Amino acid sequence: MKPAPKELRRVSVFQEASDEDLTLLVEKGILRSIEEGEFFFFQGDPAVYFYIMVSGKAKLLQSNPAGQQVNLRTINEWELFGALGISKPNANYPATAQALESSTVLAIESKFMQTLLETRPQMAFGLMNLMTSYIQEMQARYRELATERVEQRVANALIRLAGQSGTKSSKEAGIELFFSRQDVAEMTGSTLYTISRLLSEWERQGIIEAGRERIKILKPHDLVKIAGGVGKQAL
Amino acid sequence: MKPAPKELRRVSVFQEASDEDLTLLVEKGILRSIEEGEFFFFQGDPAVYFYIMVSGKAKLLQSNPAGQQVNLRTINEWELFGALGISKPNANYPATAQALESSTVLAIESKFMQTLLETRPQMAFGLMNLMTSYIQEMQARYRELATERVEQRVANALIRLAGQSGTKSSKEAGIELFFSRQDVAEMTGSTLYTISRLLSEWERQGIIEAGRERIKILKPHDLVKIAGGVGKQAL
DNA sequence: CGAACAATTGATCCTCATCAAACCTTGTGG
DNA sequence: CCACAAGGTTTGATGAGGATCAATTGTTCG
Repeated sequence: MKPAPKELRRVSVFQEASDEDLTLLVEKGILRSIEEGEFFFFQGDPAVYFYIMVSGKAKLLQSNPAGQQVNLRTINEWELFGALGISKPNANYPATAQALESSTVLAIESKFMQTLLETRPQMAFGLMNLMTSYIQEMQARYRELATERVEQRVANALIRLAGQSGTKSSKEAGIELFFSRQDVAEMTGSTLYTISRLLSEWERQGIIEAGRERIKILKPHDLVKIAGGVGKQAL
Repeated sequence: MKPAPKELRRVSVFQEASDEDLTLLVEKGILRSIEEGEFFFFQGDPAVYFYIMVSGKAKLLQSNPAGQQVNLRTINEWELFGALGISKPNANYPATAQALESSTVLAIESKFMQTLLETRPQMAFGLMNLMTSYIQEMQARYRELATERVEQRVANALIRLAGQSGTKSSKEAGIELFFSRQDVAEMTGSTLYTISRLLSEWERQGIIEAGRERIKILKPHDLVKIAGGVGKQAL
């Protein structure tokens, strides 16, 4: 079922769009449903469409020739992805998008969006804002990877995830994340073994509660301290 | 001396701008000259201006609380930098910009650029293109850092630099780069010691010629092979 | 010529990746 | 409803890739 046009306002880029534009976008869009584990597009495919996540979750990943992959970003509901083709007519997706759970997306032709943008500066600014924040996040993660230890990077990743997609179990303070050790490893440039050891240690310290494909943050503040470099030294 | 308006066409974003717009930009812009080693702006400063490099070179870097820094990007002549504030009114620079040699820039208020962009979709697309390519480069470097060995990352960095700022000594094939071991270390997330050892080894193999703050690539093809992972294994 | 700074090189150590094997958890089919 | 299969997780042992430290040697420039 296609989303109601007004629903698109939940997408940051379309926050201030007119009702007519939103209707146009929904009409032009194609609804696609994808099962868990399936792919929206692969790295290198021509970027004909961009996507709006209507329901579900996905991850953007990039792999090197040897097949090792890194997780660039998680896409939550009402987030936009695959949008790099909007400004460049014949671009290719620089990453692969895979569904983390069964998902529904609205696929819209990049070309169509481009014509819209020509007369909607507000939307263009929204898109630039999105790109800007993405650049900033990538820069920060790049620096982390270059200068910080695994411990700190994982702490940072969890904090970031908690902010983006965390489900607050309102009762007992504690933010629950649904990722496997392997997922976290791909997000932090590490291995599932190291992540496993680290999470076990943190569980022993009562900072988190770990389960199968599940991490519950009990003491966010302690994570912040670890992220800041208060690891081994301060003990 | 302010550049002639038409000169600005050398900046990718302004390639297709009208003469009037270029004149306006130059008039609005402030010329700033900065000595080698000095700073254009620091990470965290309010992003009031964006800059066009008129002559000289600079680097964008980010440092962590401990003071370790990573090199995000080198800015060559007629490149634009500090532009993240254009779409967001009250943004702060996410990185520090330092002159690599005595440089002259044209500083233009982000706010002014924003009003211009509202009625210049072509310019907006140009800016998005720039952001897009930057995102792609950061993603690629991030993956490299996460999955590749120092050897491969350094090879990649040199290839990239050769493409961006290489001076071809037309006579004898050989692309000359002017960076210290420390610079390369900051670009690849390594240390000057490791880079020194690596470059010495490559010089022994005749792939490069190394000097003080100078690297001359003699056999680019061999670098490409190393970048592709043909290092220890294939010998 | 000497000071300042870049580069080299050796020795050492530490963080993590890797490999192997066992252990849980979850879902499925008999 | 139990048993088994599949996939996630844990844990130990080992080793490699680089970081770090220290001392020396080049190089450049005032």
